[in-house]
Amino acid sequence: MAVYKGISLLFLYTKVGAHMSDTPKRHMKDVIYDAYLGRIQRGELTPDDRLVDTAIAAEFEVSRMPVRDALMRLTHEGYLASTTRGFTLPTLEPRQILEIFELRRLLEPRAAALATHELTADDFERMQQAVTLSESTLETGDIEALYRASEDIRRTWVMAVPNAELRDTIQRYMVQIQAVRMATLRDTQAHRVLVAFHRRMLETFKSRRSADVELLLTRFVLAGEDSYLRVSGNEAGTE
Amino acid sequence: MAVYKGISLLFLYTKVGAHMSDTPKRHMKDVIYDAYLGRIQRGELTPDDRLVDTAIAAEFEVSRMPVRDALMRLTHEGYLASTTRGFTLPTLEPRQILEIFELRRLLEPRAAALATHELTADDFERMQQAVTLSESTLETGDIEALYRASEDIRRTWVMAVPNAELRDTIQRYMVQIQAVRMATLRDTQAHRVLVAFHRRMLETFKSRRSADVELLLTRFVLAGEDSYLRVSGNEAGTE
DNA sequence: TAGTCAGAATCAGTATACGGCTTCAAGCTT
DNA sequence: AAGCTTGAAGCCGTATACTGATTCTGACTA
Repeated sequence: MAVYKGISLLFLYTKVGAHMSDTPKRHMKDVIYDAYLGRIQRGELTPDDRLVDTAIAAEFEVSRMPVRDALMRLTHEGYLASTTRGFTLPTLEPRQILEIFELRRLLEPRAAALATHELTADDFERMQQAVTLSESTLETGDIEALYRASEDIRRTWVMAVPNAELRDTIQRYMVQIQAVRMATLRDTQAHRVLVAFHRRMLETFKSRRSADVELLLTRFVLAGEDSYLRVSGNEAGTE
Repeated sequence: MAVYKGISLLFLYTKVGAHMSDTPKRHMKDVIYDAYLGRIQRGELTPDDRLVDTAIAAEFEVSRMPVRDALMRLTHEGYLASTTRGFTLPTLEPRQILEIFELRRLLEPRAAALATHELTADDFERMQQAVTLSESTLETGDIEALYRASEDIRRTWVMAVPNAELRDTIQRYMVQIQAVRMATLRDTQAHRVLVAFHRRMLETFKSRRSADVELLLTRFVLAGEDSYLRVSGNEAGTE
């Protein structure tokens, strides 16, 4: 296991060092950062996973230092939390989640409106597939697929936001998005509401009417907040 | 040289470990981070200052590692830019500055409205002094004082924003604020407009009418954007 | 005189080692 | 048996050393 990882790693080094002139050097700390950011954003980590630098260093066959750089960066960006016993996923307080809902309410309608005129036919194609997948989950109950579809739709329009600063700010609270999805997607009512929004978002983006997009996104964020409040309220009641 | 460095380090360790119970451990990397974040936010660095880890390590009498941690963190947060020859202040592109103006337009009116009901008598006192100072600069022409007054007023209300996530997001683009101030404050017209806004902001905050605050902050951000566009346009013309 | 190229200097990335704090577990006390 | 104490282990923060890449300097060439 360690062997082929080492081989692929060296291959990566050689490749970027020798061929790819647009990325003249990829430091290990950035490789590791990207790898774990991806794992986090794809939801491949659970809150009781403990990330320890020495273990990851062994996995990548490097020393602790680049791993520490990557983990500390993820920590400072809010993707991880540092404990005395390794790094773990942060547990967002409900208060933080609600605070971020306010941020989303302020930013996402405008951002989506700006993205409206940037979406390409490819983007619509991808969103169409995601919407189809999303709607199919109403019958299959495949929450995993719903999760992926939701993420796909979101990523598509967020990537199209032309204001880079705005886009980066929105991408910074991906952890909140995931926490909300985790909390709500298994709720039947939230599930139905989300799928309906997916369909309407595709249609509205396609219409190229940014004012409609802005309003719809406002409704979307508010609906997400409502779902979260309702579900977390229920959870608190049953616990 | 290495000897007394070791001694002072041990002394420091002992001190913080034994006495200060409210700050059970302050890691050097955090101390250095705070120190340089403060220097940056107080505008004590110029764009041609080069921050080199070994030099800062000597200043604090520690090794490169905690300095590297701090500088890399500041870099990832946008306060510094990493070059092949040390770290420097980032040079914001005009495009970035305008993009951040859009973010500010979306966030600051609402944030200030939320802060309206949180401001204390102390806060008003501090703002009053800053406004007085600001107005005095119309005669003295003391741009340095205007800078401080502007920063004081801003810090006061931003600190009062009750939504921590929103507050942190706003504080992240302090570098843009500074770049705009640098670019505009020596312009007489921008100077007058800013001072007038300072006075009106204090009055409006004191009125506790958050709707008025929200509108005023919208106007404030827009006025800042106008000033920036006008001044940078002039500069481009004279260059 | 201007351009090129080699060596030196500089600085960040990474490796390895050590120390201290926190946590955990086993043994001791009552 | 439960609580306290003590020792060990785990893991992070920091120190020091080395490496490689970039930039600078100065001499050499045309």
